[in-house]
Amino acid sequence: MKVSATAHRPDRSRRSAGRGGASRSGTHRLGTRGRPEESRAAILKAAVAEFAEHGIAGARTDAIARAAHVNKALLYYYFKDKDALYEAVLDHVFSGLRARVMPVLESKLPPRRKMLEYLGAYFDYIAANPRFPRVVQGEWMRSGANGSARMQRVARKYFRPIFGKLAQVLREGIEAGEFRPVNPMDFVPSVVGVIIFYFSAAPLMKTLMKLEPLSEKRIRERRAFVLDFISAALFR
Amino acid sequence: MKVSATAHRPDRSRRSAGRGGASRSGTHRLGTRGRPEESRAAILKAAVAEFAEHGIAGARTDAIARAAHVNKALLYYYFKDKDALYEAVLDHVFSGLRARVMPVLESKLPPRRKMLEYLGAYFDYIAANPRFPRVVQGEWMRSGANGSARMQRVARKYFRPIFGKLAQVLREGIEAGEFRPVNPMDFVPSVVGVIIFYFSAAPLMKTLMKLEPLSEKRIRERRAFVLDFISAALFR
DNA sequence: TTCATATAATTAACCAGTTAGTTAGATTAT
DNA sequence: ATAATCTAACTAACTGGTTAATTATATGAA
Repeated sequence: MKVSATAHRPDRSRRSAGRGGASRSGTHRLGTRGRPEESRAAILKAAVAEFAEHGIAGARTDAIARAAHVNKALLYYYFKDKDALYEAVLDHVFSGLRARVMPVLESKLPPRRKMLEYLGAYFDYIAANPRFPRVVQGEWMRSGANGSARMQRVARKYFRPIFGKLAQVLREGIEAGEFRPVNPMDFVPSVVGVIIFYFSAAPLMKTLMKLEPLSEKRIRERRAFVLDFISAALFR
Repeated sequence: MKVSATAHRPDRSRRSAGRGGASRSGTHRLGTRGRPEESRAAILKAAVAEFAEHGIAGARTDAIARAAHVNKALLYYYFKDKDALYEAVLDHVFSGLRARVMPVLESKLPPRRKMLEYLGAYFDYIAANPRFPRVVQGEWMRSGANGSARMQRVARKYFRPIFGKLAQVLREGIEAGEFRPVNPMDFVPSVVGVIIFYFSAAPLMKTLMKLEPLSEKRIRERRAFVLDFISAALFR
């Protein structure tokens, strides 16, 4: 065993990184059949759905391949193993969040405005991708061994910078007397909880209430509530 | 095959349910070796830990048996299958919560006091059992097929009554002008999110901050924050 | 008191189905 | 041709669940 050649190629994203004189013409993709980037994207998308629905252990690689209309071996061509695929999903989810949220936090808005913009941006990102919380929820709690390592990487890469900026906004707002004094270590996870939890619990709520919790109208109401709720809790 | 007798006995808890004229004397347990109730309890406890750590699909029945110092077959003697064991865990968790929280909601306290008592009781229950959120989180999102059925039962049995009482408190408080007007469908899940999320995220926070998020001191601070945060958001 | 019997509690060993991951080859654009 | 892209079929390992036997306890008839 362990003789194999098909070693996984980690860096799939580069397109025409002219390595060694081979490619010269302006054509931008070599030796390709079908649409490889699309295959990869389809796999990732299917993985998001599958991981969201069943969690990491419950997710079936066969199901992902089937949903992506792709042979299972292709998963292992693009991703080292199931774990790496899950990490790719995490990166996808959180890089999207960061892209949406960091510009706001780095803007020159006054604290109060900035906080509201942040909350809105965060909410909108999740509302546009209601599956994302479910992909993550199942994993950021496990402290044991490997799970921890995986999430720690994500945490350091995405959470830390966001948390840092957010703590700074809080400091400024408190100093300016606009915010009530709060510990970021308490405030930040509370906000995340308020925003995320509603979407995690939506399937369940649907069975209890008569209202569809993810209808457009409801989501608008929910957005207004969240902003108001946190405003009332934070602003003086 | 299928000749066997050892069919799973669902109702383990009854002790001296004198069935048919056979037993008459007051003796309460027959043909018993070891401490069966203890075995069952050990299994349940181990299951809580295992399900919390790995989720339902990731949990290993072998690991549960090992942790409970019990042969694996004994799991299936006390519980029909892995799924039934998980349901038993859910019942354990939520019946504990209900026991802790319903008396408060059924008391005669004025709305404001009652809400604060409720929040405190809820928080304390979770703080005393920080694993519980993790046991549940992984499951109440999956709407697909079986997962839904399982959680719907729990939802109807435990959530609905609590939600109902809570909605009533809100109505009264709002009517009395003590509370700001909020939709229970928004307020309730927000509160749950704020309380629960901190504990779910604790393992991760531990790796980011230097502070131990579950230290006694920190938990006291957190409790105060949660009550204050929600008070500020709800009370006029 | 004692011994046969029923029954509850427990276990070692096993099995069948599932699943992550592999392999050897096919297909296609250049 | 050749490297990139893709696939059907396979396998090694794992895991939920079963089985048949075993041990301990209580019961009650002799």
